[in-house]
Amino acid sequence: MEQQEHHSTEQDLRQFRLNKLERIRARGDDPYKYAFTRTCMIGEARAAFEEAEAKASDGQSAGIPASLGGRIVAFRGHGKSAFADLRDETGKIQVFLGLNQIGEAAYAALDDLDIGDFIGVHGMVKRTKRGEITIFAERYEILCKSLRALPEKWHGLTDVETRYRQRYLDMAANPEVLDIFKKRIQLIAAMREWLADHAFYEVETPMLHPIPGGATARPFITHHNTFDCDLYLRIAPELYLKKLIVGGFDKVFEINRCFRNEGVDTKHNPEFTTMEMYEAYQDYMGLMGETEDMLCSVMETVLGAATFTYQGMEISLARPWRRITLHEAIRQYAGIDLESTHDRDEAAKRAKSAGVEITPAMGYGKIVDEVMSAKVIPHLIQPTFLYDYPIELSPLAKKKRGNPALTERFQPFIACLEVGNAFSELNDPIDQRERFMEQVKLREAGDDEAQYLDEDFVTALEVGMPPTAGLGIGLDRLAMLVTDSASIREVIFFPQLRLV
RNA sequence: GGGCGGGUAGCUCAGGUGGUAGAGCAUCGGACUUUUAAUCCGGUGGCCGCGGGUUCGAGUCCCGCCCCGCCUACCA
Repeated sequence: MEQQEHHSTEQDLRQFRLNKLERIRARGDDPYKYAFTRTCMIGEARAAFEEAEAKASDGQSAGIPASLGGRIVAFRGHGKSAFADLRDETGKIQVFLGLNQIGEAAYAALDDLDIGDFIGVHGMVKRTKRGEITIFAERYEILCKSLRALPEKWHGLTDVETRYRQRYLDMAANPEVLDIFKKRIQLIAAMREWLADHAFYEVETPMLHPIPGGATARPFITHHNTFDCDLYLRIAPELYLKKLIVGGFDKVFEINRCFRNEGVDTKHNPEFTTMEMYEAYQDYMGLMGETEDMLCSVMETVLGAATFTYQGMEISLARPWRRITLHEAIRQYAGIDLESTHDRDEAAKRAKSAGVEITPAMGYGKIVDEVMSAKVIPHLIQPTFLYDYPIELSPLAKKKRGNPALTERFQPFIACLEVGNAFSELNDPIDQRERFMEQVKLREAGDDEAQYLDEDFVTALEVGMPPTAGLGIGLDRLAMLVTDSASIREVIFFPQLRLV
């Protein structure tokens, strides 16, 4: 028995386009060209025409010649003439295709074009009677035949699953998505520029770590065949960057991916991008000022303003940003004091009195962290530096001078989003070893996010690291802020989704 | 992991109390030389997420599973 043929518009549509493809080839044309010389981009052609128009004394312009390439995103046929909308990375322009202008053969060949195809057009850029800037084609050529339908012209593509799984469709159907990613690119470029201006060297350190260090997080595990050993995708570049300071670099930074084998939600993707910078002879207070300077600089570059709206919140980057110690913020927003006690049970009692859920497994540091998350962070709408964190939360930070219960650490918050983490780097190898041993105890007690002892890092500190301040910035979150994106998936080209 | 919502044509979405599966856009055929969500006429197109069950009959009701989103818990 023959299998019943499964009909669908998708298959029919593809077959129609394959037929057109064959017709193009049959008349000796190549539906997949090798190159096309454009005189300019579409956005530039529009701008150039408007400039020429403004200069023309009578308000009329003869038009300017151009060769433009792009994807056909709309087509309106009128019998013996037709209009197409052509789009490239910089914008969209209308194309007028008249039978008398391009000739009978070329006009007939329009039948083999579809929305989604790429074409190149030679002609004059002018305005139509209706005022639309249009390139009046003298000739055109097909550059790439599309075999699949683009999503609908009016509603675009809204199904978020398809948008993320097939981002190319999302971008092709929803040009504003390109703008979001352009902003992300601009943001990172601006940050590189700020760092270069401040004499930081950009470096690259390993992604494959024998010991996952520099943060508290569960790692991805992989295997090296030749060495027959397990390796971990890095959870942070921190320890390697500090080894570079030990070696003799004074100012370094790295912008690249980190990987954490943890939950996925609107603020977390398993792989994410950070900027980490280290500056010798600097401490956390000095770095706080630099952080403010850098974040204002790069965000204002992208935003073109010192204020912006994030998810309905009006945010002002006006300096100076608010600075408040973590313990003071807890007193202010939770109405309890966790600084005057270090007893775990007393701290738990006070946290519960403030309405924070506490489990028996939580130690003092974790309790402070919980209260901060539940009671403090939701109030940090305007840019704020929280600083002076309990030593239990910060195994790589120097003790605060004059108060060994605290560390010299700060975190910038904007619109209730934690965008970074910084401290005076712990450079006392004896202290660092003790802190690692504390982490090892936590790990042995069942905390699988506790940090590992990294002997080579301690050895490096014994060789000697000058006083150093370090900062990490979550670039995806910064991109969310400047693009007003509610989900981290909107600012990552290909966010992680379950395999299907 | 838990709670809520969702999955119907290529896309965007409708489908009261179970009774032959719908629209717009796209697509195909026809008309049209200044349209721009072009217009007009005609047509094609469906494993209704997957698998069970109840029923004479299930897109609809019940159970299980898969995927997505939001909220929630933990890491940035």
